[in-house]
Amino acid sequence: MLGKTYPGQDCSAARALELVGERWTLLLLRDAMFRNYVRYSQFSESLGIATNVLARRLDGLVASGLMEARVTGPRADHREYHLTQKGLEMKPIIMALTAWGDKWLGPGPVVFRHSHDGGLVTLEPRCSQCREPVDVGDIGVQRRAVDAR
Amino acid sequence: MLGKTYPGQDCSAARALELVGERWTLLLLRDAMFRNYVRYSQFSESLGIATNVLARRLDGLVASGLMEARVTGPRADHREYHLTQKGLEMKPIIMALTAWGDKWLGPGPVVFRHSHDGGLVTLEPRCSQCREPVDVGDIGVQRRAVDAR
DNA sequence: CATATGGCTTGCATCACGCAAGCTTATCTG
DNA sequence: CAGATAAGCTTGCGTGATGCAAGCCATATG
Repeated sequence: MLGKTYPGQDCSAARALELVGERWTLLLLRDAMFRNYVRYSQFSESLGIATNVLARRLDGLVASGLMEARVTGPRADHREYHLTQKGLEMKPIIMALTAWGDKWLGPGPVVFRHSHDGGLVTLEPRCSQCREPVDVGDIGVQRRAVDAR
Repeated sequence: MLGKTYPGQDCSAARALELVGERWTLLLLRDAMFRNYVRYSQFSESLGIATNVLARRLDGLVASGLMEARVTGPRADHREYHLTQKGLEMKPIIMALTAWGDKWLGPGPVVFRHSHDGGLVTLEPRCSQCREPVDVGDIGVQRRAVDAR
């Protein structure tokens, strides 16, 4: 969203936050991803967000390609907001927030399930070298290797 | 952080966002987690955040138990801000944001490495039933089973 | 024709943020 | 030991984002 940028930050997380870091935005994505909400009124009721802010957020999500607006009826302003693949892949971010909240603030109302077999889905940091789960204390960063661009 | 709450949201992600959802907060955690920053001046230079806001954010992080303030010298206001375990475990959230940004906005400057063997660390949604990685499209939510509380 | 519904826009008050300035207690320099 | 420098703030002020209430428009409904 323009206006809430992080100038001078060469960082993927910061760039992602420029799109979804504003108040309400991640909760809109949560509702779209896990409750399959698509309409303005659904988001409005769910969040109790001011209507002008809601309109701006939805426009922003469409503008940044996380959602797609589909006109469904005779009125151009009665749209359905559907997640794009780009938006859908924000799921792990919501899941990580949820997992942290469940652990440190108390269990929330929902768990994540695999739609194929109903198994619990968790988000694990895993090493591609040793193929083992990695403790958060053992994760560091390194400059990305320079390759042919 | 008080003031930026999401009243009426019974949701772990929303509760987590009440603590870290304000502007700058997640970038402060990023610097603390991956650059090992501990001092006011380090965060200030890194982010170019307004000083009054920085002071409020650090106080907030201490108040919510994500950081711990240690007095190191003769002056009580020269503190080091160290992540607690509670704060450290926010790592997957930053990692998920980074992974998304790397994929959808272009590769950023860093990759995550396992400190034991230098292997690449990724964050995978994985099913505890079939033990396989799960596609984001196949993850749903279900109300948590009620058990003895 | 009156009312209801969905999806807004507008106006206004309030609050958070950005910026510049200044303050305070060390420590460093000549 | 005077003056400069540095770290870590606080204060004041202007601007922009947000919250709230009201109103509007087109369609659907009775």
